[in-house]
Amino acid sequence: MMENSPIPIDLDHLRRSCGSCALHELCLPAGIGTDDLELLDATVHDKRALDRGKTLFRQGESFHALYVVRSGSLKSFVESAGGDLQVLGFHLPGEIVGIDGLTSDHHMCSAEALERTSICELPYAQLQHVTGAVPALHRQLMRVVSREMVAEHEHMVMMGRQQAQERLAIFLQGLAVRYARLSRDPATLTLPMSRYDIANYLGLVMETVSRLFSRMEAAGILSVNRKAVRILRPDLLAELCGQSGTPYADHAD
Amino acid sequence: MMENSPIPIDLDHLRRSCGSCALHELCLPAGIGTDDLELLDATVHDKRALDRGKTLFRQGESFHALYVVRSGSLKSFVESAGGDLQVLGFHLPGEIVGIDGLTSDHHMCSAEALERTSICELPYAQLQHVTGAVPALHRQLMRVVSREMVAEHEHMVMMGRQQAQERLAIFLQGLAVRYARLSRDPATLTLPMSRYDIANYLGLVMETVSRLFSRMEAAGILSVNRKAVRILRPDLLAELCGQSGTPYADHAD
DNA sequence: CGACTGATTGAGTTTCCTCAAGAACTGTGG
DNA sequence: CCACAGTTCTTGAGGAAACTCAATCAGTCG
Repeated sequence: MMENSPIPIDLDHLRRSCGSCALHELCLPAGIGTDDLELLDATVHDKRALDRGKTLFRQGESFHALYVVRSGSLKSFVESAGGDLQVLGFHLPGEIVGIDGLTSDHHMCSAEALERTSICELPYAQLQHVTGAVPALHRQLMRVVSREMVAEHEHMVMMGRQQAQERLAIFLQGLAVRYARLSRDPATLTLPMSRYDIANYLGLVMETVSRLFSRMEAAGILSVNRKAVRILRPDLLAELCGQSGTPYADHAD
Repeated sequence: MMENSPIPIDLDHLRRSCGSCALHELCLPAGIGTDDLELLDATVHDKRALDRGKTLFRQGESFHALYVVRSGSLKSFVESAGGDLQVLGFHLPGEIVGIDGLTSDHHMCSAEALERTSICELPYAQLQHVTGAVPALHRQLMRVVSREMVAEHEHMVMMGRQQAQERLAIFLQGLAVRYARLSRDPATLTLPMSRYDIANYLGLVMETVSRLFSRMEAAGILSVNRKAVRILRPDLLAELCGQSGTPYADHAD
């Protein structure tokens, strides 16, 4: 797969560098000058690929790095003493995970690959060093952290809905929006997570989610085939969201 | 209230300074040297008191500062187009709010005082200036942000519980833990928020919360009198949490 | 003192959960 | 390539928990 070119290291570096990454504008490099970008590049370790089901970090482990999804997807979750778990989020390319570990130097949740996933690792000690030297990077890091916090707020808004159908509709619509950000077709969703994960994320049981998919398919809103979901009627889906799907739509300037 | 002393400004400053604040160890000053503390002090604007029901900032407003609760309490919430809202959190002294505004330079939620509340305002432009000069402050800011994120994860774990009683138990226990951090009696809770706010926060309706309070009082676990709640049997309360109340109890080293 | 807001309690209904069986897809090995 | 086991998902029937509607009670504030 990886042929030996005359200057293999440079090519390798170039291909993986933050500057050439497709996620450039979503990730930490956004708004950073080329000189400073090299500093950032030096701190990014490439973690290669995680196979489906493999954990990136586990709850309780000591914290030493932040991670950015490069391709594929992750789920993050907490396990309680009783053994039951709560899915906290699904993470698509360009999204950061591991921030929760900063406050106590231990990861407070686990992160697991939902499919074959590649990751950029940002050792925190080094990252701190660079943010100290590059104020723009500090600001961008805070922006990205803030974005994750807003995503969690959206999760709560969804969990707060009484009607199960609203929750699923908001979930699907949110996913479509994130697909669009990644320049994917927002109407053609490939759900990398199981029905169990979706249900847990939404605060429901698997059977309810399954029934809702069937109901929404019968209503002509979706076409559902296991992990392949097509949004046929975005207008009707938006209606099901009960005006709560886009709580942050209005940015009054 | 504020008598004229020979050097009024110094006294005033001393009383309000981060160094003398009781929340010192919970807040941004933690682990900062005295010299750097003066730099931080200079950026902190005192917002004085907000009366009950007054908003600190409103969803959609442009972002320009972070805020720390000094005394009293806040609730943060999002309003959807339909008019219904979701309570995202209750904020006690030492806790930071406003981080969600960083990602788009607009506040993505609103914050309102639940009682007479005093606030420290940290204009973000100035704060950034200081964090650039004081690496320890940058690290501490990230820690505090991370702590807020962990708090949101706890909220989700609670919302994910099916049983309404578990949710309320986890809520009360979490509040007790935060009271303890503030050196208050963790068994004597004074709930500054309404039953409606509690219910909304838990993803329930007011009547259910009210019934649960009554049921837990009948079971001898609590004594409830409006906003005054005493935890009579912490052991039974912990039992109701269903082993999910303290998901982060184990920090395996 | 009376209107008002906030909280409690009751009765009835709906939604979603539980339990259970069956169908469809995945992957492995012959 | 097919058979088979294992997993994941779907669908059904029944019941329980929480919601809705409604009335009452208690504090609060003018």
